[in-house]
Amino acid sequence: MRTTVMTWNVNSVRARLDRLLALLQRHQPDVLCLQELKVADADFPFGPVGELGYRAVVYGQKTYNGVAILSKEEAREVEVGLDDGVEDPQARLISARFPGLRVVSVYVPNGATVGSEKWAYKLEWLARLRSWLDRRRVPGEPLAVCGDFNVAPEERDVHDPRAWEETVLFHPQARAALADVLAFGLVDTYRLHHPEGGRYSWWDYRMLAFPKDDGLRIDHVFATPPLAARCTGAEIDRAERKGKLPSDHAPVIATFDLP
DNA sequence: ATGGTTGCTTAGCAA
Repeated sequence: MRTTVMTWNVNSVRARLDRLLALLQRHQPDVLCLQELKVADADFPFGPVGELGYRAVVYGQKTYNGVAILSKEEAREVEVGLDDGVEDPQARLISARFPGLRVVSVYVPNGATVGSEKWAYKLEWLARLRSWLDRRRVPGEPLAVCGDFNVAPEERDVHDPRAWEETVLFHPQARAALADVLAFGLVDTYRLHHPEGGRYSWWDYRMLAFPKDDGLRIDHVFATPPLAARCTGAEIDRAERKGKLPSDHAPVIATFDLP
């Protein structure tokens, strides 16, 4: 059974509603993970999304953060947050089970500037995500961990590695923290099908970054080995970044042939 | 070049 899993940082689901609905109609993904909703649960556009045949489970937050999973099939066994006893009001993780696989939508903290309090929170959050995986999941199950990780894995995923490694998106410590998450047993599905570099999922709104293609690949669909073995393709919908008032992120799609 | 743009909320923060 062909199953498509997509992830997109919408940068406000209300500001991007028309684009979200067009995206669902264009790709008709089985599962769509969203990040940066910037709305409380009650303000999520359940109605318009429902008219297109999609259900949604939402872990919202007013103004900042907020994650969701949209799907054609009903989401089961929904979990939200890292549930590790840490006092943390930021809505950054939601997980649900679907036929054939479990899906996680994550919004990893940006980290602002290297050395800041937000930077420390980013590195801690990635360590807490690894701990959550160790406690709640096993690498032998079909699992997709999708979202805006705010980290590019390798030099080929960055337009100008020497410049960007000074920043929170490609700093060696951020890359090491991401590598530790992947060491749980996760495969980069996009890389499986795209050994070439120069493919990005995020470009800053400023400095003409998109026209100059000064971007980074920081949005990912990671899969455990049994699921990655069934990944038949992966793409970035770069066209979604074009036109009037786009998100600063492009959607990433992975296709699986499930038993 | 500490710039530039967008969104939420209305002056300033976050990305």
